[in-house]
Amino acid sequence: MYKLKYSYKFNSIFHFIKTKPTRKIHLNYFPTSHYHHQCVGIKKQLRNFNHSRHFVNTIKCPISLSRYNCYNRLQSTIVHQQLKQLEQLNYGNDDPIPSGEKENKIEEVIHQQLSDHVDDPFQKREKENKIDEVIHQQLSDHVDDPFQKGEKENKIDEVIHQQLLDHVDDPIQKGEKENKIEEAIHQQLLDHVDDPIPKGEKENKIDEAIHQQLLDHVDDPIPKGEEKGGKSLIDVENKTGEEVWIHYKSLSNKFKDKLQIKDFNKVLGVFLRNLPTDPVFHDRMLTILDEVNYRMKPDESTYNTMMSMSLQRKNLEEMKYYFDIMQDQKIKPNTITYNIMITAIVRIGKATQAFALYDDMRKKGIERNQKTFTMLIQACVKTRDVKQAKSLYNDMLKEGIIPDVIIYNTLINVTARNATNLKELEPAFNYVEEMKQKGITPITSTYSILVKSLIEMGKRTEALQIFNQMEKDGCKPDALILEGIGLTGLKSLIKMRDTYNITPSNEDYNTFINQAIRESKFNDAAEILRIMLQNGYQPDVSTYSIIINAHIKNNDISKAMQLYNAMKIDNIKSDSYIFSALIIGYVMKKDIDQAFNLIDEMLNSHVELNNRTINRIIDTASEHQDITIIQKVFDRLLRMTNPDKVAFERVLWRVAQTGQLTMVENYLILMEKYNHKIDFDTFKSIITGSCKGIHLSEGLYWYQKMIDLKLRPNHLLLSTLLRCHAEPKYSNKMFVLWNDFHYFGILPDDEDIMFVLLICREISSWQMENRILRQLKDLGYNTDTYKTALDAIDLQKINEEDNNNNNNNTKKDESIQKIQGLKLNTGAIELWIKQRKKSINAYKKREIEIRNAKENLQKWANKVGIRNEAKLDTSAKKRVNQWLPYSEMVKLRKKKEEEEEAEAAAASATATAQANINLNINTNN
DNA sequence: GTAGGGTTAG
Repeated sequence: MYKLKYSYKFNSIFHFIKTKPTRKIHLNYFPTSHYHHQCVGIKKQLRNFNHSRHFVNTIKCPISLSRYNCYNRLQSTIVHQQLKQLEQLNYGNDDPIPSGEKENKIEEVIHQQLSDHVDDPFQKREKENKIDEVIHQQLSDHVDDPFQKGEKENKIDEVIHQQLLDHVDDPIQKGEKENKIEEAIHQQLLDHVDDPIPKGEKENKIDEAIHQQLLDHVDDPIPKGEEKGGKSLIDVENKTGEEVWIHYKSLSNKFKDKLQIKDFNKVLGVFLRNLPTDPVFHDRMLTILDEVNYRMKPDESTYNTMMSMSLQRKNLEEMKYYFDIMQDQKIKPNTITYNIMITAIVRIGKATQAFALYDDMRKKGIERNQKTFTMLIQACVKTRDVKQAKSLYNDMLKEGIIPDVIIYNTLINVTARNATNLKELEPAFNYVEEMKQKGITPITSTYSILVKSLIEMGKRTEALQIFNQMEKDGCKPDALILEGIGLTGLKSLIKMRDTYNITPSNEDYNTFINQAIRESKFNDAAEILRIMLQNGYQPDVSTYSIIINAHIKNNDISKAMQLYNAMKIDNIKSDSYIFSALIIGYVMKKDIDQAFNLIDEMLNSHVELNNRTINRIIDTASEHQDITIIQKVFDRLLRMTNPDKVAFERVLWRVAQTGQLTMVENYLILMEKYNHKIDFDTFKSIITGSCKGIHLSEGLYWYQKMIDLKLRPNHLLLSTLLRCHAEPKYSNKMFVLWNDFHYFGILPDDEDIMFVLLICREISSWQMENRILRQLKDLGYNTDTYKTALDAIDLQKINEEDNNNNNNNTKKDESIQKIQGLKLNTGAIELWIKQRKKSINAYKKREIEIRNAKENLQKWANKVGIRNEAKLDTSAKKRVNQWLPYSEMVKLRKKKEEEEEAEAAAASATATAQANINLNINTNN
C-alpha cells in the first residue's frame, strides 16, 4: 500500500495512479480537517476519471474544525486545484479553444464539480448521522437506572444551590458593602452598551464609502507603467482588515495576475494582525494562501506568516504542517521560521525538541538572534535547569549577540523560579547589576519577577526593598507588582492613581477588576469599572470575560448571557474562553439545547470548537449522575465536530463507571468507526472508570480483553487494579494481578508490595506471603524492611483489638469511640495507608536496590517467569503463553520492519522508473 | 505596516 503525502499536487497523484493501476493507495492528502473534505473531493474525482477500481482511502483528521469551516474552505481550495488539473488534462498545452470560450467552459465544469463537492460531505454526513442515531439509541437503551443515585445527587445539588444563594443574598440582607455581582458591575456594563443604532449607521456609511472606492478602483484601468515600477499594486496602508478583505475580493483575476508575492504577503500580514479581533481572518488567510499557491510559489515570508497564524491559534499541528510543506516545496526556512517553531514548542513545554531545533539551525547555518535565545533560555524554566540557561547565555555572547532587557528578564526569571532561598536568588541580582553596567535599564517586570520570588520565599522585607529600589531607579509600578507587594483591587487602583500619579492602562483596570472579583469584593469591582469608564476606557474582551466568568462561577448563567448579548451590541467578538465559559455554564445546568445553540453561534462566528473546550464540555457533562446527559452531549458533539481520541476516552471512562459492558462496547464500536485507534490508553480509561464505579469484575473483564489484544499494561494501571482488589474476598484476583507485574516486567513499588503482603496476612496465607517474599528476594530487594513494616502493623492491630476487648465494660462513650476507631481500622491496609508516609520515606535511599531490581525483573520476565510456570495459577499461565519474551518480540518486530522496508524499496524503484514524476513513496507504518 | 521573544489571567 502506498501512502501519498499531503504535499503532492493533485496532478502528481493522478499521474501516479495512472502509472500504478493495480496498487492500493492510501491518500494521506492533508493533515487538517478542512483538507479532509478535499480528500473526499479527490476520491470523487478519481471515480469520475474512471479509476474506480483503485481503492483510495482518506486518513482521519487530527484537527477538529466545524463543517462550517470546511464548507467555506472547500470553495477556495478546490477551485484552484481543479483549475490546474483541468487546464492540463482537458486542454493540454496547445490550447485549441479560444480563450474566452475556454474560460467559460472551465468555469462551467468547476461550477458543476463544486456543487457536487459541496453537497457530498453533507450527504455523507446525513447517512452517518442515521447510523449514529441507531447506535445511540442502542446505547441509551442500556442506561443504568440513575434515579436512585440521582436523588441523592439532587439533594447535594440543592444544598450547594442554597449555599450559593445564601452567598449571593446574604450581603443584601445584612446590608453590607460587599454586594453580589448583579446590579453594580453588571448594570454598568449593560448601560455602557446602549444605543447600538448610531454605531451601526456609522458602519454602514463606512461600508458605502469603501464600496464606492472599490467601484472606482475596479473601473480604473491599471496603469501599465506601474507593473514593473516596484510600487505595490495593492494598497494596505491605513486600512482595516475588513477594508483590505473587501478590496481584495473586488480585484479582478487579471489584476490579481499582476500582483507579486510581496503584495500577497502584505495582505496576509494585515489579516494576521486582525486575527485576534476576528477569527474569520483565519479563513481569509487560507484563501490568500490558496491563491498564492495557484498563481505562483509562496516564499518563506508567506509560510512564516501562516506559521505565525498557527502560533496565535495555538495550533502546533497546523504549524508543523506549514513547516513541512514549505520544505517539501524547497523553500528554505529562515531564522524567523525557526524562531516561531521554537516559540511554539517551548510554550507546550517540550524543551528537548526546542534544543533539537536549535541544533538543526546550527547545522544548517541559520543565524540565531536575540529572540531565538530568549525562547531557548525560557525553555530552561520548564526543565528547571539554571545551568543550561547560563550556558546558552554564554553561547549567545560567543555568537556576538548583544543581550537586551528581555533576555535579561528571561535569565532572571529562570533563576528566580528555581531559587528556594536568597543564596540561589543571588545570580538574579547579579544579572540586574550586569545589565545596569551595560546601560540596559531594568523595567517594571524585572523588579516584578524578583518581588514575586522573594514573597514566595517569605522574604517580605527584601521584597519591599526591591520595590523601593524600583522607585529609586525611576521605574513606575503597575498592577502586577502592586499585587506582588500585597495591594489589590480598588485599594491598588487608588494607590496607583493618587500616590504614584499614574494613569492605569486598560490591562491594569482589568487586573484590578479581576482581583476584586477574586476576593468577592463586588462593589469594589463595580467602582473600578465605573472609574474605568469615567476615564474614557472601553471595556474589552478581557473585561467582559472576567465578569462573565465570575457570573458562571456564581451559577448565574442569565447574567452571563446578558453580558454576552451586550458584547454583540458593543461589537466586541467573543473569544473561545467566553464561549467555553457560557457553554460549560449551560451544561452544568443540564440545559444541553442552549449549550448547543451557543456552540452553533460560536462556529458561525468562526471561533473554533477546540479540543480543550470539547473535553471540558465532556468533563462537565460527566459530573452529572444522569448518564444520559453525557450521552446526549457526546452524541451532539459527534454530529458537528470531530472529537479527538481523548474525548472518546473520557466518555468511555464515564460510561464504564456504570459497569455496563454493552454500553462500553458500543462506544468502542463508535470510536473505531471514527478511525480512532483503540489502544492501551483507551483500555486504561475503561478500566479506571470501572474501578471508580466499583465495578471490579467489569474492570477485570476489560483488563483481560486488553491483554487478549496483546496490549501491555503499565505500572499505574496494574497498581490501580491491585489497590481496588486489596480486600480479603478478592485475594485470588489480587494474586493474579501481582503475577502480572512480573509477566509484564513491571516493577512493583513499595505500596504495591505492602498491599499484597498485607492481604496475605489478613487471609493468613503464609504460603503466599513466603512466595512473594522469595520473589522479592530474587529481585534483590531487602525483604526485612517489609517484614518489619508488616509486623509493626500487626502488632498495632492486635493491641487495638485487645484494648477494645478490655475496655468493653467500661464507660459507654469511650466504647463508642473505640468502636468508631475499630471501624476506621478494619483491615491492615487502612492502617498501613495511614502510616505509609513514614515507611516510604524510610525506603527512599534504596535507589541502587531498585535499579538492580529492575534489571532482575527484566530477566525474570524473560526467563525465570516461564521456568517457574508450574507455580502459577491457570489464568496467569495462559497469559504467560500469550506473551513472548521481550527480546523475541524485538527480534520479530525488527524482522517485520526489514521486510517492509525491502518491499518498499523495490516498489519505490519501480515507481520512479515507471513514472518520471516527483513523488515520494513511503512504506506504510 | 510581510513574519518571531519575557513577567499574568479566564
